Amino acid sequence: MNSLEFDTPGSKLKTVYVIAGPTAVGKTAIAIDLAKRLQTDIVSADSRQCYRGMTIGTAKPTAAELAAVKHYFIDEFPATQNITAADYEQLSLQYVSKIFETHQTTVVCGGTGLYIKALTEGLDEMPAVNPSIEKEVNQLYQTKGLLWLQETIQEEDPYFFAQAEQQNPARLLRALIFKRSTQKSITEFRTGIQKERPFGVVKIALNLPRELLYERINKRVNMMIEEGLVEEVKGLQLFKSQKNLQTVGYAELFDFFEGKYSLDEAVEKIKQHTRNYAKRQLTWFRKDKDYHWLEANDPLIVEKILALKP
RNA sequence: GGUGCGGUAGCUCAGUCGGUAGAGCAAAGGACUGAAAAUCCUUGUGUCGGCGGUUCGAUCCCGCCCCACACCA
Repeated sequence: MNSLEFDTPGSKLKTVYVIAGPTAVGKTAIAIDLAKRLQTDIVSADSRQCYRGMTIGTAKPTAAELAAVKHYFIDEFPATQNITAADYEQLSLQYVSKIFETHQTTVVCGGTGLYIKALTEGLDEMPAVNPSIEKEVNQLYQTKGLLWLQETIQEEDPYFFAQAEQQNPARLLRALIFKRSTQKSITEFRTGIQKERPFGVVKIALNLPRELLYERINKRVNMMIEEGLVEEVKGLQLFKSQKNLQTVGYAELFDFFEGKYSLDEAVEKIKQHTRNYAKRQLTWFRKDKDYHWLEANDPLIVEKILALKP
């Protein structure tokens, strides 16, 4: 890892303002207002907006917004490239480091809680897995199913299995791929130790009354359809099996193209799945007691954010 | 107007040979360390259409009424 020396030891003059919250709550506009006030740049913390071509469905900042404030981690990678939370830790530290060369503050805006955690607290360092083993194990799971996965991981990494979410294929797959790649249990690397960062952090979580938030989600999905989401997704059909395209707004339209349901049904599913996603985001941010909760429609919100200290 | 079939959870419906009811979906809550817009876990919310009758006891049986659908006129 690169060493980051933004300040003299012991002092943390530099500050990262994190603007988080559920999807469609209004993070983008508030982050831009804040960045303008602070005359600084924005680092996105959104696991999907970094991909080119996924634009309407991920509610990226508009061209005008991107022109008004410099954004990092937007449109930076092709949709075929998988960026992980660990990649994000490295990347975001680089962005922040660069911004701090010329600014005292920076704004991080996004709804991907794990990515924000990666930036502000760090993830445990782990050896990389072997891509061919990864591919092989994923294929075995596809053909042999969950029971095979459970039995295999129980045999090859019983310590992990004992404490694992045994019905959760994503976690079991990761552990098995890790074990076969490194000959070690992933549990050995999970220390959960928070890393020191050479900057202060102010975490803000935006929220709205549930009913209002859901109304905004429904309206925004309608708008995405009007703006041409169907065409955008059609253009990505070749990549539909990729992890990056397992995304609300994309998966449902792929199903529509396959005739699984009508466009109207697909749109309803997108709305519903977006609401479900927003709820999961709220659960994540609620658990982290560092967040200051603010109403997204508070007209004095920027002043209130600036009054907060790391 | 007549006949038939229905009216049970937010929705679709099951069920109780009479002892106040349960599935799926939705919803709510939670978890989360290289897929995180992913993935997984937990939870049943109800004048069983209304009013009467029979009964120790009715969502279930009987009568009337209301509503929906289908067919006949």
